[in-house]
Amino acid sequence: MARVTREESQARTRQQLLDAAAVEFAERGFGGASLDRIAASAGFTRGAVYSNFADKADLFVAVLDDRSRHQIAEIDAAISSTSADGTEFVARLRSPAWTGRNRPDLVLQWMRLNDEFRLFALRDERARLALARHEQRLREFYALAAERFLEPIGLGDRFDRTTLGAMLYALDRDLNRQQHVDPADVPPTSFADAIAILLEAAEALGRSDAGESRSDGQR
Amino acid sequence: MARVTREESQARTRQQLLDAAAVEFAERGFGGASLDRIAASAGFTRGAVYSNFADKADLFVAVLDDRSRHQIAEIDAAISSTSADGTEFVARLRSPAWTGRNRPDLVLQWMRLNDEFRLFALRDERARLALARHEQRLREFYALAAERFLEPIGLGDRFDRTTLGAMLYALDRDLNRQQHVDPADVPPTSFADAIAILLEAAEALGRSDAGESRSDGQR
DNA sequence: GTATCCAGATACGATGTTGTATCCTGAGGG
DNA sequence: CCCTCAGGATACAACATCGTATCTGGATAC
Repeated sequence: MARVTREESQARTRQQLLDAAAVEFAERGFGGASLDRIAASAGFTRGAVYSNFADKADLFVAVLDDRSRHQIAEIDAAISSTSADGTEFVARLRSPAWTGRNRPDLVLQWMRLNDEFRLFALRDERARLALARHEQRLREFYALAAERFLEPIGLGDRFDRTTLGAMLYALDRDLNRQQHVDPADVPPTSFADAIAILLEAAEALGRSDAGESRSDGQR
Repeated sequence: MARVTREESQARTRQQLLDAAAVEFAERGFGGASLDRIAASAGFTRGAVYSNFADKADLFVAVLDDRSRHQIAEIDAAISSTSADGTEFVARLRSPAWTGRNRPDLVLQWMRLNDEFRLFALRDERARLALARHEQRLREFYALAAERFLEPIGLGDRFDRTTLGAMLYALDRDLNRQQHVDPADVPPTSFADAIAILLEAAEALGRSDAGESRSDGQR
């Protein structure tokens, strides 16, 4: 066994509790989750929980904090590696790796956890603030992605950043959710389909704007 | 006191339980809700609950069934009274009556209830089917609304109905949700703002298509 | 007017849960 | 090599909840 300092040991305990809690909260919801099961599943007793977190709500917020960090990192990587070519981008969005068909269980777990936290945030002020911060960053990421496509066609600053970010975020999340509720009616590619529609319309708008300014200039 | 038949009496009891349950589920979530409180708040005891519903889950599904009916009726009315003029429509979407600023408590309650049910539906198969049916109808309504605007500009059958419906539904729901989580960053008019953007782009696409077909015809 | 029936009340058993208060054991420091 | 300290284990108290099993009083039928 490797030497472990006290600090390391506690950090590991904490992380194991967070991981176990994520699964439990995702499966049973905040109300249905049991600290006993969480602790046991992580290989500890409830004592470890109360020694690392103030109470159930505190643990829950900590779980989401933890996951948020991971998600932000992932999205950041995804966005920055985004091609600025529309067709190629949409094709990528349709791939199993992106739609999550490769790891459906994890996707579902994360979705449940997220929804659970959103609900919690509608009731708990502290959680609301944490979620607000998280969603601000996400909107910013989506807004950046949008600009990457709008810029080349001359629509770089035509629309409100926040609105664009909020729209794309809403579409990404809720279309995927709808797909999980009704796979028969909503295909896994629906977000990609939506983006394809938006890109097509945006390109038309770009041409239209360009045409107008050209004719203005001729006058 | 008016004469009430046994049947009427039971129906009234059932409805009172449903109303009380809606409030309790919205406030505390499925797991946190107590059948005892629900019954008491409706002026009965748990006996009445178990005599009208099989168990907690059954009551929950019944509540959502009940509310879904109301919501469908409302949306139906709203859509059918929709003006086909874009500017006027967006203006209407920005009005307090539509954004819910008139009755914020009810809006919040319904949102919580909805989210709670969505979560439940991710775990309970019966609830999932009920929600799937409900959302199919909603997508259809939104698709109808979309067509009403796309038809006049020659884009009536350019896009997939279901995708359009899913998109508008996603935007409506999630933008409003984001607004509740972060009122400082997301204004109550965000859905209207999003629609305004979409309409503008759609009109450009309509003109672009028309231009193409005209030049094709000239050749 | 009486017998029947059932919606809702009451009583009960069985757990499961949270949070606190106390104990123990092994790592850090000298 | 011993003392201290705290991370985590144990024990405990106090409830709250669900679901079932049984009862009852007023409405319905005859």
